[in-house]
Amino acid sequence: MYGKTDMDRRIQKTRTAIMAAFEALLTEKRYEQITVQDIINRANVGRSTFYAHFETRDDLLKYTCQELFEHVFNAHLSSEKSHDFSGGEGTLDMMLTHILYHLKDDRQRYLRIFSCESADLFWRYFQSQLEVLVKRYGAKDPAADKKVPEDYYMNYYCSAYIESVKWWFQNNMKISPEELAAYFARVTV
Amino acid sequence: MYGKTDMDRRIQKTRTAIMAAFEALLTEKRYEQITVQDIINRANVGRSTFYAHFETRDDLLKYTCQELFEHVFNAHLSSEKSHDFSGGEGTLDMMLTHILYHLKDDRQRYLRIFSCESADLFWRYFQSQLEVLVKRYGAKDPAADKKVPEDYYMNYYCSAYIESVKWWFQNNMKISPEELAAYFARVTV
DNA sequence: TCCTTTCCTGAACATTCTGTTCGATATCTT
DNA sequence: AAGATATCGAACAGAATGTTCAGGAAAGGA
Repeated sequence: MYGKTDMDRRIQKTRTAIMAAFEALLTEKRYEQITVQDIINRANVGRSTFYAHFETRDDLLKYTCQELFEHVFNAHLSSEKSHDFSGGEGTLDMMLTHILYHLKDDRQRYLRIFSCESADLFWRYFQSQLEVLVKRYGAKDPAADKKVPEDYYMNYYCSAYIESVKWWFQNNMKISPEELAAYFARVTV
Repeated sequence: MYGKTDMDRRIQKTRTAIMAAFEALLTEKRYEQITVQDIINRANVGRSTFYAHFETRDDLLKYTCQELFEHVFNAHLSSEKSHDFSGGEGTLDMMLTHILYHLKDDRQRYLRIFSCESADLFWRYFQSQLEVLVKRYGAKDPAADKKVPEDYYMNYYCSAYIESVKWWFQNNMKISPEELAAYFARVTV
């Protein structure tokens, strides 16, 4: 018997090639008009090979998103040293800023998907992850202060954050993560 | 010579049939997997007829959105009598609430598109229209108070409104337009 | 190194959808 | 009624999908 099948270098190579080709194509056209043919041409991979790895094109998008999110949302948990924050760790604000730094560092990659016209799958992922984060590290109960339902507030808060990120990307990240975080804090207080 | 070609009853009939079929199909599956074949089957219309009216499927979506928006955003301008507001007319809050009433009245139609997975075209239309409205009737300068850029605030404000509407629809519009407007006002103050 | 397992290849295939064309037919306006 | 116009329906080329299979390549274990 073999060890983990996933460790086979051929599989790694193929998957990497396909995903890289996919990301590259996303910089050129929108998701809907990227065909499997395009992908396998770019990746230099056989047709049947593609379907051996991904069920459909949507499947590929899903995995790509998941992989991106592991980067974004795992970084804030591990004790990253790349960006210093004066405090120790733990407040929601700091984590959100941390995420912004992460996005900025890996700017090229995220831009490709973020600016993809039909990336709602991506944004929905983002929001669900964000809600988990806010639930875990968020302040006690801002919804009660404002006298609105819990889930309304949660949706509002996370949406506002995501829209801020979109705005940031659309403006080519001209301002710093701290500035954006400050904007966000001012309007959501 | 004829009068306006658009007045031909056959044209009206065909366009109506196609659009109705399209909206009906949107209740059953998401936009991406609706084919022209589906549409012309449902509409009982020849293939060439479809392409005589719409360039592509995207074109059809565009027109459908436009038609919906005429309903939403023209209603607030004309002096509607269907819903009374204590005041006269003119404040932004009232108009937004007015829009909510409109959405609720024509609930079925909007639900179909709103809950369509890939309706970003629709939402982008909505947001751009909303921004026009806010620019025209909005308060003096909330952005300055909060010390954030004008366009950041505009994007934030309209996005928050739209996300509220989405939330409302997802919750089957259980609360009244006034309540939703109140929620929105409380979080965006 | 050899051997077995696993993966990739490349071509072929049946389906489906697209967007266009055209003559025949139905329906409109005047 | 007559001429103008829209629809029908069938056919077509082109492209994409998702599947299959045999042969070759490359990985890992012994």
